[in-house]
Amino acid sequence: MEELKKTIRSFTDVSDSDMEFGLQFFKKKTYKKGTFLLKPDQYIDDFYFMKKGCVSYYTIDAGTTRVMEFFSEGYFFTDLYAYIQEIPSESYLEAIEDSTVYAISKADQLKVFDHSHQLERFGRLSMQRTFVINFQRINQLRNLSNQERYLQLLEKRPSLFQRVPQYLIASYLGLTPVGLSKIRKRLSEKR
Amino acid sequence: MEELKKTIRSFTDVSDSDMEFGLQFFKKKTYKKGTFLLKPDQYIDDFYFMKKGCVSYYTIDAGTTRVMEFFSEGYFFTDLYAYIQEIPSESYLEAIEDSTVYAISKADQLKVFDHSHQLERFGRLSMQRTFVINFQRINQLRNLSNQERYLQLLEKRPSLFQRVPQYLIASYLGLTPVGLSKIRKRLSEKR
DNA sequence: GATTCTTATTAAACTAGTTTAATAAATATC
DNA sequence: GATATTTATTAAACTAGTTTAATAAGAATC
Repeated sequence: MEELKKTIRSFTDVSDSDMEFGLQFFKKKTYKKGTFLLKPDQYIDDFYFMKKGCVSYYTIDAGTTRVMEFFSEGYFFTDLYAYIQEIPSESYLEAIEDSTVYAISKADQLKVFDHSHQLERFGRLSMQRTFVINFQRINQLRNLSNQERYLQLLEKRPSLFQRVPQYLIASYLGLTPVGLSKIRKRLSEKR
Repeated sequence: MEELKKTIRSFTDVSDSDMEFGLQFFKKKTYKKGTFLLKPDQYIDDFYFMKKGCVSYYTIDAGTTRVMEFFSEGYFFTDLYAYIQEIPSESYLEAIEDSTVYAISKADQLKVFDHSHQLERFGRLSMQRTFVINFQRINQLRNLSNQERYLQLLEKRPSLFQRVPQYLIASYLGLTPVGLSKIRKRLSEKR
Protein backbone atom coordinates (compact mmCIF):
# COMPACT_ATOMS: atom_id res chain seq x y z
CA MET A 1 0.00 0.00 0.00
CA GLU A 2 3.03 2.24 -0.39
CA GLU A 3 1.59 4.10 -3.43
CA LEU A 4 -1.58 4.80 -1.48
CA LYS A 5 0.29 6.09 1.55
CA LYS A 6 2.51 8.26 -0.62
CA THR A 7 -0.45 9.66 -2.51
CA ILE A 8 -2.27 10.57 0.72
CA ARG A 9 0.83 12.29 2.09
CA SER A 10 1.17 14.30 -1.13
CA PHE A 11 -1.94 16.19 0.09
CA THR A 12 -1.15 16.84 3.74
CA ASP A 13 0.95 15.61 6.68
CA VAL A 14 -0.42 12.53 8.36
CA SER A 15 1.25 10.99 11.44
CA ASP A 16 2.31 7.35 11.25
CA SER A 17 -0.28 6.32 13.83
CA ASP A 18 -3.16 8.08 12.02
CA MET A 19 -1.97 6.62 8.71
CA GLU A 20 -1.83 3.14 10.18
CA PHE A 21 -5.30 3.61 11.64
CA GLY A 22 -6.65 4.70 8.26
CA LEU A 23 -4.96 2.12 6.05
CA GLN A 24 -6.24 -0.87 8.05
CA PHE A 25 -9.70 -0.29 6.53
CA PHE A 26 -8.59 -0.51 2.90
CA LYS A 27 -9.19 -3.88 1.29
CA LYS A 28 -7.43 -5.07 -1.85
CA LYS A 29 -9.82 -6.12 -4.63
CA THR A 30 -9.17 -7.38 -8.13
CA TYR A 31 -11.41 -7.17 -11.20
CA LYS A 32 -10.99 -9.04 -14.46
CA LYS A 33 -11.30 -7.10 -17.70
CA GLY A 34 -14.97 -6.73 -18.59
CA THR A 35 -16.28 -7.04 -15.02
CA PHE A 36 -18.13 -4.32 -13.17
CA LEU A 37 -17.39 -2.51 -9.92
CA LEU A 38 -20.78 -0.82 -10.20
CA LYS A 39 -23.91 -0.89 -12.35
CA PRO A 40 -26.91 1.46 -12.59
CA ASP A 41 -29.47 1.30 -9.77
CA GLN A 42 -26.91 -0.03 -7.31
CA TYR A 43 -25.76 1.99 -4.32
CA ILE A 44 -22.03 2.57 -4.17
CA ASP A 45 -20.45 2.15 -0.77
CA ASP A 46 -16.76 1.99 -1.69
CA PHE A 47 -14.14 4.60 -2.33
CA TYR A 48 -11.30 3.28 -4.49
CA PHE A 49 -7.63 3.83 -5.15
CA MET A 50 -6.38 2.42 -8.47
CA LYS A 51 -3.19 0.42 -7.98
CA LYS A 52 -2.97 -1.21 -11.41
CA GLY A 53 -5.31 -1.23 -14.40
CA CYS A 54 -8.01 0.96 -15.88
CA VAL A 55 -11.70 1.52 -15.12
CA SER A 56 -14.16 3.25 -17.42
CA TYR A 57 -16.82 5.39 -15.75
CA TYR A 58 -19.77 5.78 -18.09
CA THR A 59 -23.52 5.94 -18.54
CA ILE A 60 -25.72 4.45 -21.23
CA ASP A 61 -28.28 6.99 -22.30
CA ALA A 62 -30.96 5.91 -24.76
CA GLY A 63 -28.53 3.36 -26.16
CA THR A 64 -25.62 5.79 -26.32
CA THR A 65 -22.54 5.11 -24.22
CA ARG A 66 -21.10 8.26 -22.66
CA VAL A 67 -17.68 7.86 -21.04
CA MET A 68 -17.15 10.39 -18.28
CA GLU A 69 -13.68 9.33 -17.19
CA PHE A 70 -10.97 6.70 -17.44
CA PHE A 71 -9.43 5.95 -14.03
CA SER A 72 -5.88 4.63 -14.29
CA GLU A 73 -2.95 4.15 -11.88
CA GLY A 74 -2.78 6.56 -8.92
CA TYR A 75 -6.37 7.81 -9.24
CA PHE A 76 -8.76 7.96 -6.31
CA PHE A 77 -12.19 7.22 -7.72
CA THR A 78 -15.75 6.09 -7.20
CA ASP A 79 -19.08 7.19 -8.63
CA LEU A 80 -18.60 10.29 -6.52
CA TYR A 81 -21.90 11.81 -7.54
CA ALA A 82 -23.93 8.85 -6.26
CA TYR A 83 -21.53 8.23 -3.36
CA ILE A 84 -21.79 11.72 -1.92
CA GLN A 85 -25.53 11.93 -2.25
CA GLU A 86 -26.17 8.30 -1.27
CA ILE A 87 -28.47 7.83 -4.23
CA PRO A 88 -28.67 4.87 -6.63
CA SER A 89 -26.04 5.13 -9.33
CA GLU A 90 -26.90 5.90 -12.93
CA SER A 91 -23.48 4.78 -14.10
CA TYR A 92 -21.18 1.89 -14.79
CA LEU A 93 -17.72 1.37 -13.38
CA GLU A 94 -16.23 -1.27 -15.66
CA ALA A 95 -12.72 -2.68 -15.57
CA ILE A 96 -11.52 -2.27 -19.15
CA GLU A 97 -8.27 -3.97 -18.15
CA ASP A 98 -7.51 -6.47 -15.37
CA SER A 99 -7.41 -4.14 -12.37
CA THR A 100 -6.26 -4.09 -8.75
CA VAL A 101 -7.74 -1.50 -6.40
CA TYR A 102 -7.79 -0.67 -2.70
CA ALA A 103 -11.31 -0.05 -1.41
CA ILE A 104 -12.63 1.54 1.77
CA SER A 105 -16.31 1.49 2.74
CA LYS A 106 -18.13 4.72 3.47
CA ALA A 107 -18.74 3.74 7.11
CA ASP A 108 -15.05 3.00 7.56
CA GLN A 109 -14.08 6.24 5.87
CA LEU A 110 -16.31 8.14 8.27
CA LYS A 111 -14.68 6.29 11.19
CA VAL A 112 -11.31 7.38 9.87
CA PHE A 113 -12.38 11.01 9.48
CA ASP A 114 -13.93 11.02 12.97
CA HIS A 115 -10.76 9.55 14.45
CA SER A 116 -8.24 11.75 12.64
CA HIS A 117 -8.49 15.47 11.98
CA GLN A 118 -5.48 15.15 9.65
CA LEU A 119 -7.22 12.56 7.51
CA GLU A 120 -10.41 14.62 7.48
CA ARG A 121 -8.21 17.40 6.12
CA PHE A 122 -6.90 14.99 3.48
CA GLY A 123 -10.55 14.35 2.60
CA ARG A 124 -11.22 18.05 2.20
CA LEU A 125 -8.06 18.63 0.18
CA SER A 126 -8.72 15.70 -2.14
CA MET A 127 -12.20 17.13 -2.76
CA GLN A 128 -10.45 20.39 -3.61
CA ARG A 129 -8.22 18.58 -6.07
CA THR A 130 -11.28 17.04 -7.66
CA PHE A 131 -12.75 20.53 -7.85
CA VAL A 132 -9.71 21.85 -9.73
CA ILE A 133 -9.86 18.98 -12.22
CA ASN A 134 -13.60 19.41 -12.79
CA PHE A 135 -13.19 23.16 -13.17
CA GLN A 136 -10.59 22.63 -15.88
CA ARG A 137 -12.90 20.10 -17.51
CA ILE A 138 -15.76 22.60 -17.55
CA ASN A 139 -13.54 25.27 -19.07
CA GLN A 140 -12.29 22.88 -21.71
CA LEU A 141 -15.84 21.93 -22.61
CA ARG A 142 -16.88 25.56 -22.79
CA ASN A 143 -13.88 27.17 -24.39
CA LEU A 144 -12.12 24.62 -26.56
CA SER A 145 -13.15 23.07 -29.86
CA ASN A 146 -13.40 19.31 -30.08
CA GLN A 147 -10.19 19.29 -32.06
CA GLU A 148 -8.38 21.23 -29.34
CA ARG A 149 -9.68 18.86 -26.68
CA TYR A 150 -8.52 15.89 -28.71
CA LEU A 151 -5.04 17.37 -29.01
CA GLN A 152 -4.95 18.18 -25.32
CA LEU A 153 -5.90 14.62 -24.35
CA LEU A 154 -3.25 13.32 -26.71
CA GLU A 155 -0.73 15.47 -24.90
CA LYS A 156 -1.85 14.89 -21.32
CA ARG A 157 -2.67 11.19 -21.36
CA PRO A 158 -0.92 9.71 -24.40
CA SER A 159 -0.95 6.20 -22.90
CA LEU A 160 -4.76 6.15 -23.06
CA PHE A 161 -4.51 5.92 -26.83
CA GLN A 162 -2.56 2.68 -26.48
CA ARG A 163 -4.92 1.21 -23.90
CA VAL A 164 -8.38 2.31 -24.95
CA PRO A 165 -10.23 1.82 -28.28
CA GLN A 166 -10.81 4.98 -30.28
CA TYR A 167 -14.59 4.88 -30.11
CA LEU A 168 -14.41 5.09 -26.30
CA ILE A 169 -12.05 8.04 -26.56
CA ALA A 170 -14.50 9.64 -28.99
CA SER A 171 -17.24 9.13 -26.41
CA TYR A 172 -15.05 10.63 -23.68
CA LEU A 173 -14.51 13.68 -25.90
CA GLY A 174 -18.26 13.95 -26.51
CA LEU A 175 -17.98 12.96 -30.19
CA THR A 176 -19.18 10.18 -32.44
CA PRO A 177 -16.49 7.83 -33.80
CA VAL A 178 -17.14 9.41 -37.20
CA GLY A 179 -16.55 12.88 -35.79
CA LEU A 180 -13.24 11.90 -34.19
CA SER A 181 -12.13 10.20 -37.39
CA LYS A 182 -12.81 13.43 -39.31
CA ILE A 183 -10.76 15.44 -36.84
CA ARG A 184 -7.86 13.02 -37.15
CA LYS A 185 -8.05 13.21 -40.92
CA ARG A 186 -8.14 17.01 -40.88
CA LEU A 187 -5.07 17.07 -38.63
CA SER A 188 -3.12 14.57 -40.70
CA GLU A 189 -3.82 16.53 -43.89
CA LYS A 190 -2.62 19.81 -42.33
CA ARG A 191 0.97 18.71 -41.86
CA MET B 1 -25.42 36.94 9.95
CA GLU B 2 -28.40 34.67 10.53
CA GLU B 3 -28.57 33.49 6.88
CA LEU B 4 -24.89 32.57 6.99
CA LYS B 5 -25.27 30.65 10.24
CA LYS B 6 -28.33 28.83 8.94
CA THR B 7 -26.59 27.96 5.67
CA ILE B 8 -23.54 26.52 7.49
CA ARG B 9 -25.77 24.42 9.74
CA SER B 10 -27.62 23.06 6.70
CA PHE B 11 -24.40 21.12 5.99
CA THR B 12 -23.49 19.74 9.43
CA ASP B 13 -23.99 20.29 13.17
CA VAL B 14 -21.86 23.05 14.62
CA SER B 15 -21.90 23.88 18.34
CA ASP B 16 -22.76 27.43 19.38
CA SER B 17 -19.25 28.06 20.66
CA ASP B 18 -17.57 26.83 17.44
CA MET B 19 -20.05 28.84 15.38
CA GLU B 20 -19.36 31.97 17.40
CA PHE B 21 -15.63 31.39 17.00
CA GLY B 22 -16.00 31.03 13.24
CA LEU B 23 -18.38 33.91 12.58
CA GLN B 24 -16.19 36.50 14.34
CA PHE B 25 -13.83 36.41 11.34
CA PHE B 26 -16.43 37.26 8.71
CA LYS B 27 -16.47 40.91 7.69
CA LYS B 28 -19.38 42.60 5.98
CA LYS B 29 -18.45 44.27 2.69
CA THR B 30 -20.54 46.14 0.14
CA TYR B 31 -19.91 46.64 -3.57
CA LYS B 32 -21.67 49.08 -5.87
CA LYS B 33 -22.93 47.83 -9.21
CA GLY B 34 -20.08 47.79 -11.72
CA THR B 35 -17.30 47.48 -9.14
CA PHE B 36 -14.93 44.54 -8.85
CA LEU B 37 -14.21 42.10 -6.03
CA LEU B 38 -11.40 40.65 -8.13
CA LYS B 39 -9.56 41.28 -11.39
CA PRO B 40 -7.10 39.15 -13.38
CA ASP B 41 -3.54 38.88 -12.03
CA GLN B 42 -4.69 39.61 -8.50
CA TYR B 43 -4.47 37.00 -5.76
CA ILE B 44 -7.76 36.21 -4.09
CA ASP B 45 -7.63 35.90 -0.34
CA ASP B 46 -11.33 36.05 0.55
CA PHE B 47 -14.06 33.49 0.65
CA TYR B 48 -17.52 35.09 0.31
CA PHE B 49 -21.09 34.51 1.28
CA MET B 50 -23.63 36.48 -0.80
CA LYS B 51 -26.16 38.20 1.44
CA LYS B 52 -27.83 40.45 -1.14
CA GLY B 53 -27.07 41.15 -4.78
CA CYS B 54 -25.43 39.42 -7.70
CA VAL B 55 -21.84 38.90 -8.80
CA SER B 56 -20.74 37.76 -12.26
CA TYR B 57 -17.72 35.45 -12.41
CA TYR B 58 -16.15 35.67 -15.85
CA THR B 59 -13.01 35.76 -17.94
CA ILE B 60 -12.16 37.85 -20.98
CA ASP B 61 -10.44 35.70 -23.55
CA ALA B 62 -9.10 37.36 -26.70
CA GLY B 63 -11.80 40.01 -26.31
CA THR B 64 -14.60 37.52 -25.64
CA THR B 65 -16.37 37.63 -22.30
CA ARG B 66 -17.12 34.18 -20.92
CA VAL B 67 -19.42 34.11 -17.90
CA MET B 68 -18.80 31.06 -15.75
CA GLU B 69 -21.35 31.73 -13.01
CA PHE B 70 -23.75 34.24 -11.52
CA PHE B 71 -23.56 34.24 -7.70
CA SER B 72 -26.78 35.42 -6.07
CA GLU B 73 -28.31 35.29 -2.56
CA GLY B 74 -27.26 32.35 -0.39
CA TYR B 75 -24.25 31.34 -2.51
CA PHE B 76 -20.80 30.73 -1.06
CA PHE B 77 -18.34 31.89 -3.70
CA THR B 78 -14.88 33.07 -4.61
CA ASP B 79 -12.60 32.41 -7.57
CA LEU B 80 -12.23 28.94 -6.11
CA TYR B 81 -9.81 27.82 -8.79
CA ALA B 82 -7.28 30.55 -8.00
CA TYR B 83 -8.10 30.49 -4.28
CA ILE B 84 -7.38 26.79 -3.80
CA GLN B 85 -4.19 26.83 -5.82
CA GLU B 86 -3.03 30.23 -4.53
CA ILE B 87 -2.26 31.36 -8.06
CA PRO B 88 -3.03 34.74 -9.67
CA SER B 89 -6.60 34.90 -10.88
CA GLU B 90 -7.48 34.89 -14.57
CA SER B 91 -11.00 36.04 -13.82
CA TYR B 92 -13.22 38.91 -12.85
CA LEU B 93 -15.67 38.96 -9.95
CA GLU B 94 -17.89 41.93 -10.78
CA ALA B 95 -20.92 43.14 -8.84
CA ILE B 96 -23.61 43.39 -11.51
CA GLU B 97 -25.99 44.69 -8.83
CA ASP B 98 -25.31 46.58 -5.60
CA SER B 99 -24.17 43.71 -3.40
CA THR B 100 -23.56 42.90 0.27
CA VAL B 101 -21.31 39.98 1.16
CA TYR B 102 -19.65 38.45 4.22
CA ALA B 103 -15.96 37.77 3.65
CA ILE B 104 -13.42 35.65 5.52
CA SER B 105 -9.71 35.68 4.71
CA LYS B 106 -7.91 32.46 3.90
CA ALA B 107 -5.67 32.75 6.98
CA ASP B 108 -8.72 33.23 9.18
CA GLN B 109 -10.50 30.32 7.53
CA LEU B 110 -7.53 28.10 8.24
CA LYS B 111 -7.59 29.28 11.88
CA VAL B 112 -11.25 28.31 12.03
CA PHE B 113 -10.64 24.87 10.51
CA ASP B 114 -7.70 24.23 12.86
CA HIS B 115 -9.78 25.24 15.85
CA SER B 116 -12.93 23.32 14.97
CA HIS B 117 -13.18 19.82 13.54
CA GLN B 118 -16.89 20.46 12.96
CA LEU B 119 -16.16 23.48 10.80
CA GLU B 120 -13.44 21.61 8.93
CA ARG B 121 -16.15 19.06 8.19
CA PHE B 122 -18.39 21.87 6.96
CA GLY B 123 -15.50 22.82 4.68
CA ARG B 124 -15.25 19.30 3.29
CA LEU B 125 -19.00 18.98 2.84
CA SER B 126 -19.33 22.33 1.10
CA MET B 127 -16.57 21.23 -1.27
CA GLN B 128 -18.65 18.11 -1.87
CA ARG B 129 -21.68 20.26 -2.65
CA THR B 130 -19.58 22.21 -5.11
CA PHE B 131 -18.52 18.91 -6.64
CA VAL B 132 -22.13 17.84 -7.16
CA ILE B 133 -22.99 21.12 -8.84
CA ASN B 134 -19.92 20.98 -11.10
CA PHE B 135 -20.63 17.38 -11.98
CA GLN B 136 -24.13 18.30 -13.08
CA ARG B 137 -22.68 21.20 -15.04
CA ILE B 138 -20.26 18.90 -16.87
CA ASN B 139 -23.05 16.47 -17.70
CA GLN B 140 -25.24 19.28 -18.97
CA LEU B 141 -22.42 20.54 -21.17
CA ARG B 142 -21.74 17.06 -22.51
CA ASN B 143 -25.22 15.64 -22.87
CA LEU B 144 -27.65 18.48 -23.47
CA SER B 145 -28.14 20.71 -26.49
CA ASN B 146 -27.84 24.44 -26.07
CA GLN B 147 -31.61 24.69 -26.37
CA GLU B 148 -32.09 22.19 -23.55
CA ARG B 149 -29.63 24.04 -21.35
CA TYR B 150 -31.44 27.29 -22.03
CA LEU B 151 -34.75 25.73 -21.01
CA GLN B 152 -33.20 24.24 -17.91
CA LEU B 153 -31.75 27.58 -16.81
CA LEU B 154 -35.12 29.20 -17.44
CA GLU B 155 -36.67 26.62 -15.13
CA LYS B 156 -34.02 26.54 -12.40
CA ARG B 157 -33.12 30.21 -12.09
CA PRO B 158 -35.96 32.18 -13.67
CA SER B 159 -35.11 35.32 -11.69
CA LEU B 160 -31.77 35.59 -13.53
CA PHE B 161 -33.69 36.54 -16.66
CA GLN B 162 -35.10 39.57 -14.85
CA ARG B 163 -31.77 40.59 -13.37
CA VAL B 164 -29.21 39.88 -16.08
CA PRO B 165 -29.02 41.10 -19.71
CA GLN B 166 -29.56 38.40 -22.33
CA TYR B 167 -26.11 38.65 -23.86
CA LEU B 168 -24.56 37.69 -20.50
CA ILE B 169 -26.93 34.75 -20.22
CA ALA B 170 -25.91 33.74 -23.74
CA SER B 171 -22.28 33.87 -22.63
CA TYR B 172 -23.09 31.76 -19.55
CA LEU B 173 -24.71 29.19 -21.83
CA GLY B 174 -21.67 29.23 -24.10
CA LEU B 175 -23.50 30.89 -27.00
CA THR B 176 -23.31 34.08 -28.97
CA PRO B 177 -26.20 36.56 -28.49
CA VAL B 178 -27.21 35.68 -32.05
CA GLY B 179 -27.30 31.99 -31.23
CA LEU B 180 -29.48 32.50 -28.15
CA SER B 181 -31.81 34.73 -30.11
CA LYS B 182 -32.23 31.97 -32.71
CA ILE B 183 -33.05 29.42 -30.02
CA ARG B 184 -35.67 31.74 -28.52
CA LYS B 185 -37.18 32.29 -31.93
CA ARG B 186 -37.28 28.58 -32.68
CA LEU B 187 -39.01 27.94 -29.35
CA SER B 188 -41.55 30.73 -29.79
CA GLU B 189 -42.48 29.45 -33.24
CA LYS B 190 -43.01 25.90 -31.95
CA ARG B 191 -45.96 26.72 -29.73
C1' DG C 1 -4.79 -19.36 -43.45
C1' DA C 2 -9.80 -18.41 -44.18
C1' DT C 3 -13.57 -16.64 -41.85
C1' DT C 4 -15.88 -13.89 -38.67
C1' DC C 5 -16.31 -10.04 -35.80
C1' DT C 6 -14.95 -5.67 -34.23
C1' DT C 7 -13.08 -1.17 -35.04
C1' DA C 8 -11.90 2.76 -38.03
C1' DT C 9 -12.54 5.48 -42.17
C1' DT C 10 -14.98 7.68 -45.85
C1' DA C 11 -18.93 9.76 -48.32
C1' DA C 12 -23.28 12.25 -48.62
C1' DA C 13 -26.99 14.70 -46.83
C1' DC C 14 -28.26 17.30 -42.94
C1' DT C 15 -28.29 20.44 -38.61
C1' DA C 16 -27.32 23.70 -35.09
C1' DG C 17 -24.45 26.57 -34.39
C1' DT C 18 -20.93 30.51 -36.05
C1' DT C 19 -19.59 35.38 -38.09
C1' DT C 20 -20.63 39.73 -40.05
C1' DA C 21 -23.68 43.25 -40.90
C1' DA C 22 -28.04 45.60 -40.89
C1' DT C 23 -32.06 46.80 -38.40
C1' DA C 24 -35.24 47.21 -34.62
C1' DA C 25 -36.37 47.89 -29.91
C1' DA C 26 -35.43 49.40 -25.34
C1' DT C 27 -32.98 52.37 -22.14
C1' DA C 28 -30.36 56.28 -20.65
C1' DT C 29 -28.95 61.02 -21.20
C1' DC C 30 -29.06 65.68 -22.28
C1' DG D 1 -39.22 64.64 -25.45
C1' DA D 2 -35.38 64.14 -28.87
C1' DT D 3 -31.12 61.98 -29.29
C1' DA D 4 -27.62 58.77 -28.37
C1' DT D 5 -26.41 54.38 -26.67
C1' DT D 6 -27.06 49.78 -25.54
C1' DT D 7 -29.34 45.47 -26.29
C1' DA D 8 -31.90 42.10 -29.13
C1' DT D 9 -33.35 40.27 -33.53
C1' DT D 10 -32.96 38.94 -38.27
C1' DA D 11 -30.64 37.59 -42.62
C1' DA D 12 -27.02 35.41 -45.34
C1' DA D 13 -23.03 32.84 -45.94
C1' DC D 14 -20.27 29.59 -43.62
C1' DT D 15 -18.45 25.69 -40.44
C1' DA D 16 -17.90 21.76 -37.55
C1' DG D 17 -20.23 18.63 -36.21
C1' DT D 18 -24.30 14.93 -36.83
C1' DT D 19 -26.64 10.49 -38.97
C1' DT D 20 -26.79 6.66 -41.97
C1' DA D 21 -24.61 3.52 -44.79
C1' DA D 22 -20.85 1.47 -47.23
C1' DT D 23 -16.21 0.03 -47.13
C1' DA D 24 -11.69 -1.01 -45.35
C1' DA D 25 -8.58 -2.55 -41.98
C1' DG D 26 -7.26 -5.26 -37.87
C1' DA D 27 -7.85 -8.91 -34.44
C1' DA D 28 -9.67 -13.18 -32.83
C1' DT D 29 -11.26 -17.86 -33.73
C1' DC D 30 -11.83 -22.10 -35.88
